[in-house]
Amino acid sequence: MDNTSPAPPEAGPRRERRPERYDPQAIEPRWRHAWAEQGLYRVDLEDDARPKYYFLTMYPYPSGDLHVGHWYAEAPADAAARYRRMNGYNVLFPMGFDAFGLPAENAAIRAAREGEQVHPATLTYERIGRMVTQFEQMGAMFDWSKKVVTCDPVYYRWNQWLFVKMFERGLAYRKESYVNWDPVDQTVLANEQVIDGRGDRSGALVERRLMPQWHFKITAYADELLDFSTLDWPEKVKTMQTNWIGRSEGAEVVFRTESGEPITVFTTRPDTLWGATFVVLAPEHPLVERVTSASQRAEVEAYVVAAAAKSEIDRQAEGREKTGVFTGGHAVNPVNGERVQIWIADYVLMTYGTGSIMAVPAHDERDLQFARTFGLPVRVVVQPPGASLEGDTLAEAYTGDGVMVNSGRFDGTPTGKGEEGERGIASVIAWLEEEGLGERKVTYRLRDWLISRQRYWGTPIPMLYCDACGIVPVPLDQLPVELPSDVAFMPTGQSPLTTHEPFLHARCPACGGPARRETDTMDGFMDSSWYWFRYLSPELTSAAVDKELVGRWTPVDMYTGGVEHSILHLLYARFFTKVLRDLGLVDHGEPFQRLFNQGMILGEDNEKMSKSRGNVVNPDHLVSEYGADAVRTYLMFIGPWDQGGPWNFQGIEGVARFLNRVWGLIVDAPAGDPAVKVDEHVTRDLRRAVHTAIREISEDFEGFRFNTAVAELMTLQNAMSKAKSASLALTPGWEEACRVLVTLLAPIAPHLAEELWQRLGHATSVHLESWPEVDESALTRDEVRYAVQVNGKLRGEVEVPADAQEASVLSAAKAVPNVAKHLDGAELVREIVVPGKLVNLVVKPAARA
RNA sequence: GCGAGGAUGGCGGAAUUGGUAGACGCGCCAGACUUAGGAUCUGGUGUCUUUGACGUGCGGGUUCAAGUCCCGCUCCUCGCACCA
Repeated sequence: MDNTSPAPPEAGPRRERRPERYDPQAIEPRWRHAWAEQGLYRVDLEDDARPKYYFLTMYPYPSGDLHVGHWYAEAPADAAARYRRMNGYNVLFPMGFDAFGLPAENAAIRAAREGEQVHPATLTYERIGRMVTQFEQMGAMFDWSKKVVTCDPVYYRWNQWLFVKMFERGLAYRKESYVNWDPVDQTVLANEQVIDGRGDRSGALVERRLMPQWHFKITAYADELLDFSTLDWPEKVKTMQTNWIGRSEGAEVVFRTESGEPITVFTTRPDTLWGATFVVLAPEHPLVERVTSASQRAEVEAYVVAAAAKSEIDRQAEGREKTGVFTGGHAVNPVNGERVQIWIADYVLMTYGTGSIMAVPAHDERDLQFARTFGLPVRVVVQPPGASLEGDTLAEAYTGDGVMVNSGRFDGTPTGKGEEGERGIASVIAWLEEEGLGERKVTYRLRDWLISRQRYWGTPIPMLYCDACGIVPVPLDQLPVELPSDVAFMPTGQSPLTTHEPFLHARCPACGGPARRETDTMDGFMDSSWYWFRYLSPELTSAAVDKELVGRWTPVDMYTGGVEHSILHLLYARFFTKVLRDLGLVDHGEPFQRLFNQGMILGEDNEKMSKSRGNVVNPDHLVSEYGADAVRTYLMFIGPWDQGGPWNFQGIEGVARFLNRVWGLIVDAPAGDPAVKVDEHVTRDLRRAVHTAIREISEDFEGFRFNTAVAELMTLQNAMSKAKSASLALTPGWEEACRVLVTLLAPIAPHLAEELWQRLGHATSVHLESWPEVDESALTRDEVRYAVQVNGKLRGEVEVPADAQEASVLSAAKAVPNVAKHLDGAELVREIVVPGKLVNLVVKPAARA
């Protein structure tokens, strides 16, 4: 397990001569080995004598090497988990690997180009092996017996099982969606492979292509996903998810073409219907074909083709210049019978609402820009209080509150954001419903989750296509559909599954006839949407989750990870938990009680670490130079955990020195004469320092403030080093101080703490100890120091008995020479005493003679 | 443009409810021990014109007292950004 040159346990005869040095390279591997042998971190999931605590960190993608970022994510989390454990909880702190994904497949393709055969599975397992070794060096309390690896059929089989269950419930369905198509490599690209509209490998302009693909109906849970009321999550994440879901209330209203075909539009402002002076369809809208007049056809078709070639990202990249084409067709505004033009424009998105809008240029900025660009009419239908806007002269759209005008029976109705305004809008909707012109409608920005990936290295979608029976799921007892391994990776990047004949051909379970297998695989987010349930029973083959254990251990108490997963991963995880609940597998709908986002460690150049920038910091050399404990402690010390920041290794020296001093404090013989009587003040000061440290560090751990926890530990070490003497070392107070120091250090620097604990004469592990408790009586003082201010400026300090009355504090304060000087000849107008803290004497300056 | 967070010594960062700004550490300076020191230990270290004054991005305000509260700005980071 340890490949860090395990030095033999020091049995040196030289010990007497020279104080023994702190040698992490000797200590750390030895203890890791011992812990593994004792099974110290093996969690008994059945143990219900203690309350459970499920501490989860986001599992990594097996990139092959642990870098500082992994340490930064895991080391403080480990310390927090260890703290919980010492506080009496049965803590599960598991680790696994998000093992499917593009990089491994791309590596295989790259190798294929060079005529080599590298299988993603081989590569992935090799990398996992390496990372497990590196993780072990961290000295974290991961229980590796619970490890989950998502590319293992024992795991992804249940992805397939869940997929089929969701298909049965109508939550998985197939429909046409756009993909990024690379015309050179003849392959589909993930969004992150498209850079500035071009394929990252071929450099070809990426096209949008419609393909039938599998989707999960996350929108069915949209409203429930907006409810965060039971969660202790950062506001930021909740806001981001809320915006992502993007709930809008409004109405659908039916316009009609001149031939009577309905054009349904969604609007959040049905009160402005009377101001709708034209209608705009998305270029992909099915009605475009039919409303276009002969004379406009050529222009319309050219626009549609141009729009189709552009991705949504491209459309936006071109700025907000409005483009569009008149179709030649007209529609009738249902509320006033007015004949309006029908345009197409790419600022209207087919994927939102109904793919068509009514344009109200007077009250919508985008519509106004469009109207001005193409000379379309602008009519004001909401007048702000005390103003009268004119459509022709309007400089910007008016979106505020006001009173409806030019709106027939609704003239004079107040409208807008306020309570009264909303009543006005509601009355318009009610009228639309009565007249059969429209209805109330809620629309979401959130779209269904496109789960199909035209890729190899993922979970095969367990579906069959039968000529006779159509789409048929693979029967549950035939799962898993295993990914064939005897495949050749083509330099084009195409998934080998599409040409793997034995995989392709199957029997239809319904009619027994020939059927073709689905060759798409699942999005990697599928794996991470429920993996934490699986840590409880990673090898279970009879079910996706162990219901009994899941009932006992989930939801997760604490989840930590980077903000970059605030939206997709966490939203999908919440969605899946609700689906699992509805399938009767779990009894709760929210997966993670508390969420904490640690910051990101940047490179020394203050940029995000990446291989391409060449600024990735590998901590291995620091570990071999200073030890894992020093690296852990340093990462916790550099600043607030949620802040991250640029990496700078300079300061690790200070932390290493600190650990060295702690070592010396416990190990080195004290100086001085043991017969000298210990001053009572020394003992009391020592106890105060010890118990102050317990109090502060406990609070810091609760709030994940590891930086101040380490600082407090340093303060305690300083106090102890100053006080240390041969005679003090014989007292129970010193014994307590050493015991507490080592226990408080245990979650942060587990190896060193363990070594020192043994040297203090304990036979069992420090990691089985309870967290120390504060003795309030040790915190009291006889004397209190007051700051003394005159007119708010510090002029001196004074020590008074802790129980001194205000009057005696004041007189002592006034007696301080420098204070007296500033009071001299001035008129004292006010005296303020903050108990235990400060005195402020307010004077009027002496009238100068 | 909208939303959120932030700005404190040469550097990373500390500062309950407003109550001694700069904890802890890095770096730096001086000293001790040393053949040596990039080891270790001790002391010092916000700035300046140093009996004092000034200092928490800038300008105002409230208060006996403001890093902290209020008003108005600047800059930085992050998220969203034609979502009807």
